[in-house]
Amino acid sequence: MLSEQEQIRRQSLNELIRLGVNPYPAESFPVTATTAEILEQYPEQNKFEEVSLAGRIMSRRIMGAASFVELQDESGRIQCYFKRDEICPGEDKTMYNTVFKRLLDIGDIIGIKGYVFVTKMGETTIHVREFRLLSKSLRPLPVVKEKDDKVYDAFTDPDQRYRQRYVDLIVNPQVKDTFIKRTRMTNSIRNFLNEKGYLEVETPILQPIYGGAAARPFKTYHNALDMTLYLRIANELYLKRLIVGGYDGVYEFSKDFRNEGMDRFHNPEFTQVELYVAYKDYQWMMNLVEEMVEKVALDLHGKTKIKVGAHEIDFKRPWKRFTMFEVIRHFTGIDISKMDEAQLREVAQQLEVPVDPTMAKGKIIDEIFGEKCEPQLIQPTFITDYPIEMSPLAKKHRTQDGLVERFEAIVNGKELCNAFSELNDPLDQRERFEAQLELGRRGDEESMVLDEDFLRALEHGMPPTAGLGIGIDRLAMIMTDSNSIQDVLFFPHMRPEQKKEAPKPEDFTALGIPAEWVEHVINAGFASPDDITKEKPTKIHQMLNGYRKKNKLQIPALKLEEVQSWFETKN
RNA sequence: GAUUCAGUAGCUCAGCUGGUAGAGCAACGGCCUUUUAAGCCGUGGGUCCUGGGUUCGAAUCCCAGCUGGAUCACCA
Repeated sequence: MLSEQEQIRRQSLNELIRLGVNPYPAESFPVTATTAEILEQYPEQNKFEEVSLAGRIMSRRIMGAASFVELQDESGRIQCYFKRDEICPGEDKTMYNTVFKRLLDIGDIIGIKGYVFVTKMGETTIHVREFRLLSKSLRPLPVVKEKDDKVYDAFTDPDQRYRQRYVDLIVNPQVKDTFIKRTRMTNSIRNFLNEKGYLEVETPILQPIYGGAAARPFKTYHNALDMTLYLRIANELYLKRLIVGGYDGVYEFSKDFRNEGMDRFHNPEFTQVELYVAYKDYQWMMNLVEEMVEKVALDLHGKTKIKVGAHEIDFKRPWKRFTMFEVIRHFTGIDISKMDEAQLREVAQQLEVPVDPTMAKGKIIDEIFGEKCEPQLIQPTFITDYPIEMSPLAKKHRTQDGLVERFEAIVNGKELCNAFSELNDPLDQRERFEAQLELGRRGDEESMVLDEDFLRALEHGMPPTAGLGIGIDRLAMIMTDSNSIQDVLFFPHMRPEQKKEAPKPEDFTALGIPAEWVEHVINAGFASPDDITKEKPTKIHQMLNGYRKKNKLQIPALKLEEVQSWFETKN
């Protein structure tokens, strides 16, 4: 059932057609200026004496024979002035009185031609000489009003904003801005990496063995090959194969998929940039990260200090650097650098950090860090030299036993990137995989699987390489001061809407529809008996037999009399 | 997955200890030729998320479910 306003708009649509106005014309409409250009450049340059632009009607103030309309295009909004005798110079005032005043609505997309002037109240406005309907809108838009920077009746319901992002983008200009910033951010990173001479590549999303990170995957199935495939949780092992192949710098903006919980920092699919550079180490990579993120801040904001929530974060180089042991000592006063697993368990207990028996030494350290240190690191900080157990793809530390050459950058209490001097010793790598398999046997569902082909690649020899993964969504949240990952993803994952209740087969059999047909009637798109009886019997007869033929159903075709009997059962 | 809060007109929200559902904007009909959260007069619009229960009577109380938010757990 359509709402009253939707019904009225459909009536208006029919009325327009009756008046010879095509509500969805095919021809292109010439656009010679954007609202932003006009607002910026008028009246300094005397050049908007003949403009043609298009956009969506966002508000209307009708005053009899004259009206003001706010028109919104991609760049912003501008006020337009419609005057009856100008729109309709002759006797026939239909175009203004009927088409414009009665049949157009907020949300309709129109094209206008006219000239720019300034009203008595000082607002730059387009004096419209003619207009053309370009697309009729059949649904009412939320009407958001604004005065003195105060917003009234803002469209805020998160459920609707995320499910109907198009509406969100239409009525909430800041949202559009956020996503423009996100794209500028990825452009900035891409330019930076391209200027360094690294090659942007694409690697498989469907992987027979998921690897490169510790996470649970999404599983899917390939029919032709009759095999299980996984959506990638990372692309690390593929990019390293390319380093083996002889590219010295490769990167990929990678949509990765992890089958885990969702919250304001996690979406099942998310974006990372991974970068691998041959003949470099993690110290070198730290410098690159600083340089790159500082540049991103400058490109987006023109400065390195950025407001994020209640904090001001400064990305100016150099960032603070701590080793994992240093930072734990700094925040807890405890030096864990010489401790074994049992001692670490004791420390965890003492610090009230929850640990469980499946956790090995590295995981316990990670828990202590995550609980006691990470949330306190607001300004960009590098944490280096992680325990070997939790970094099966990183190279052993050049001087410290039991550690690897790895760093993470922490910003605003969250991990922003993860990087290491990559492990290129194939024998060591095999042992690390085997240690992971052992963790898996202990019950760790996120332990890594052994990838023989990756080991084969390493056995051919991979140059010493520095590798990096940066969470693009996280960086976008920081750079746009967004509180939730949903605010930097156009279409965050949501549970499906279920407006209609599932069709009940009994309802159809009650109508007299043969049992063997009911399933197909439902599949053909009829959700309730009413969906059938509101049509003509002849049409239903044709549709269902057409469906039978198309799907080669092994059941007898319907006779028209049979279909007609359903309608009589109804009455 | 757990806890908790919310779901009422197209949108934003009121609706107290149970007693026939309200406002602003939007819509519809008038008036209004430089208004701007335009204004003035009038009108219509509801599965009160869904399903049960208690009750003479439920938007309101109870139970279950659905969807979303926040927090927690897993994780980036």
